[in-house]
Amino acid sequence: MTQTTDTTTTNATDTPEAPAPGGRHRIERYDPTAIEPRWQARWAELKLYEVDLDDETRPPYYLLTMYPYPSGDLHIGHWYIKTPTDALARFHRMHGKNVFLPIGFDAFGLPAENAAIRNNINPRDWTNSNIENMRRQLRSMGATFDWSHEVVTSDPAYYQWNQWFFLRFLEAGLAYRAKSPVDWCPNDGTLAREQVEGVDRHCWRCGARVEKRDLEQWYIRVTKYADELLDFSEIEFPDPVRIQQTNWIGRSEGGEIVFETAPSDHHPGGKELRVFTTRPDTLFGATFMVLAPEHPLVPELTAPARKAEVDAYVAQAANRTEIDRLSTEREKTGVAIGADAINPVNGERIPIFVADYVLGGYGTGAIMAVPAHDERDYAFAARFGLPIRRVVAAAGDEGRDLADGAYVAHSADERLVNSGPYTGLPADEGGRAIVGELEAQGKGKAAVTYRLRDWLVSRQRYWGTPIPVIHCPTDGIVPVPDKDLPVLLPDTVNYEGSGINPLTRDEAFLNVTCPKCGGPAQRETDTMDTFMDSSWYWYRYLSPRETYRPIDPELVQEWTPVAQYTGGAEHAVMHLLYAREFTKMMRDLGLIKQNEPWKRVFNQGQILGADGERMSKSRGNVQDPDELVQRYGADTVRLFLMFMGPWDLGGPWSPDGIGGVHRFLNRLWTIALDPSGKEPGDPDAGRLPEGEDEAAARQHIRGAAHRTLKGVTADYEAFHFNTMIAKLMELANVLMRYRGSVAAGSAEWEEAVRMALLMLAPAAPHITEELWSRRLAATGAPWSSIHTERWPEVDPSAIVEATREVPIQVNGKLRDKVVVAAGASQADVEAAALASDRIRAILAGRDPLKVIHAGGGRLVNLVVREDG
RNA sequence: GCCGAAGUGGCGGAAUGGCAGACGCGGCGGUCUCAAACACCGCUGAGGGCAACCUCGUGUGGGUUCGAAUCCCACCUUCGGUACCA
Repeated sequence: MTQTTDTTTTNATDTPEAPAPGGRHRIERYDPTAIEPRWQARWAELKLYEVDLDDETRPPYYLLTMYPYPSGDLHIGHWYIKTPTDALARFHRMHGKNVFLPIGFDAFGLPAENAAIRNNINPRDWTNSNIENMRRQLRSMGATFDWSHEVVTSDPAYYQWNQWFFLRFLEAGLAYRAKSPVDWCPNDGTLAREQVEGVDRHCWRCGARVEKRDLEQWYIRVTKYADELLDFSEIEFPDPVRIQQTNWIGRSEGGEIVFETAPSDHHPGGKELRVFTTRPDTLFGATFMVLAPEHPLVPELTAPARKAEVDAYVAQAANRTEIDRLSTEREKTGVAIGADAINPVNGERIPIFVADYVLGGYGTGAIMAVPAHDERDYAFAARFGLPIRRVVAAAGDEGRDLADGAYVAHSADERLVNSGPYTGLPADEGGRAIVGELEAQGKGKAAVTYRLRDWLVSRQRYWGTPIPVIHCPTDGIVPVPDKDLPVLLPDTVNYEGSGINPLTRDEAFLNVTCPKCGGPAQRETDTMDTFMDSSWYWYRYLSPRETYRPIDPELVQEWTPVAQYTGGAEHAVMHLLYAREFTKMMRDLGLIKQNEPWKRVFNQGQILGADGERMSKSRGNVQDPDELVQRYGADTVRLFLMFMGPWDLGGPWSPDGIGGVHRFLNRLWTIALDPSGKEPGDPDAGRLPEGEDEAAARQHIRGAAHRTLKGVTADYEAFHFNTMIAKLMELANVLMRYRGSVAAGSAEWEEAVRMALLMLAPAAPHITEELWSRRLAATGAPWSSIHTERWPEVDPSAIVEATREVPIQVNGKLRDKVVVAAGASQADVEAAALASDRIRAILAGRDPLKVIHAGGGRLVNLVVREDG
């Protein structure tokens, strides 16, 4: 591999110099600014981190970090995200794996456009200059990204394949067009949720009142994969991600039941109203029905006398957010439409309402309301004085009234009451019987509903992948032929000071000839959701420059599913779900064989500004890594970010404590280059700890090194970087204790220093490379990079100890500790405990009722009374 | 609101059923120095006690257990997501 005998870049120092005044050795100081750029240049020159994807001598290991959005708010958070992933890449390389750690940029999206509108610049220029700066900063970390496989999504070489995939989905019936409401500003067009401000819902830019507007938009049929997406057997997710995705998909089993409208003055009746319910067993308790304001039958069924009020309510509901509508805290609202429905099981007439707590997009957009057994229905019934009829009760609970709320509990002994012929049946069985009977009459069936909705991929924006279809007055929607791809995003863009998609005004882009009939036609002006870009980029990393196909199936087969994906917890649902679904669609198109994109996912936390808010330039809470790197060096910054706390936690940024990490590296420097030096500040300097001879000291050092190795290895594997560094600090403290003593410089000492450097190499690559090089040079050995070394192995015999300390509790409270031989039996430990003066005093002559030996001899608890 | 997560010294955190506070910051004291800085050594949860030690203590209130920061129930606060931020 990358071995050379060249030693010109390092100096063989470490020759003892004359003691400085005060008896201190004068060794060259640790100066990261001198070391780091030199090694970075050297690694780049050796192409140490460019992967050979076809290397079959080592097992492949694909390590993927979520590609960054080039926001322009370049901050310490990016380092926080990337540093541990880089350390893992180095760790796995030291275990003999062929590691692929690519990087790229998620370059399309709203912020570029916001900046463009505000500052009247081109989103492409804004994005590209941010990418330039970010590349430089990411390189200054000393990270081992393989830049030769970089992907930038706003490059036509990438986004043309978004278009290609879209056309395949269209052919396969996986993409379709339907109406969908958007937040609409008369001046700025479609608004994202973050662009709608205040309780009065006004536009972020012009302040105009935001309304809802229905637009024809493109969808991907995610719901087709709902059940498969609920199967996590081939993907290792953190539990919270799996749970959130499961809840997001929200599979509900129940029944679809057909009500009919009752005849009335304004309406002949007999119109079918389908409802979905998870509780068909409560059908006899339905005392009214609720339609979503969007329900298509609302206008038709509304009585003329009620029309004005219903229309007003529907208009008002359209401008409410879903979060607001579903809030269980807000008082329920709704209006009667002046028509009734007929309950199919008992022929009862029940009134129909519209209310915004029922959503048009879920189930059938209509519900049967059972106030006795649903809290939302109960709240509505209570507000409007509607009857509440109990139809399910636990044994012995039938008589209890429901004055204080709905009865929704589920217990095994529930039975139906007030339910005609079904009365007395267990609730579950009754529900199935009711659905079965209705199904026989053609008035219902068992049904499954999902909360998950199809993926709306249309964006009324400029800075994204153009959707490759053409609207022809003759032929309707015509896909752009493959040979005409990519549909290029025009480079000239004129926002005219408004957020309305400039593509809609770009005549050159807009006007085309129909590929089918040759007549005049117009391009689609919607662009794609950037989640489309981010749903397959790791496949493209493997062959980023291929011009004739999106992916290289052989490399994809060899390298994916990705071994480890790391990224922010904020992506737990949407990105991680859409990307899984995209892989399944690619599979069904025959492009790949994988069922899941990644084997394992880890979510790291997010670094916030010192104020606890997300870091952004506009908030002025951004910490720039450059100034810290200048002051302390990249290794200190890397280490500090890993040491701050658990990686999955994140939290507000504070540089407090970075000095401690820097001091640790200084101590490591001292230990590695000046083992025999003595600190005048230490009264015990150069002396062994009391009661230890040289042999014991050397054994102590060796034991510490191997115990550290065992813990550090486990910590890397478990992503516990903070405790990994703490353990290395402890080892450095042990070595510092022996510095200047007879044990310093012994074989055990040298082994411990060597191991410490290897263990720290993934996290602090520059200083370890420098010290490694100097030690090689000092022994006259040829240079080779520490980063091509193998990870050391634990010698179990080094860790064995002759005695162990056992804490002794009385009634669960720590009272004493006894030292016993390592192999002592439970009886021996118990005898030692009972022999302790302190324990005897506390027991005061009482015999323990019970003696608990916990954790394989780790602790003893003497119980002298049961109430402890 | 709903879904998910977190809450431990002055601060970041460690310990995920068994010694609460590893490691680090800050603080206090010391060594070195003409002096300062650096570096190094020691102490540092709260209360009580001359001391040995004792009591209390992991957001709040309950519970399970020989034993709870850790498990269960209820609540409070903060953070992430909530389908056009990425």
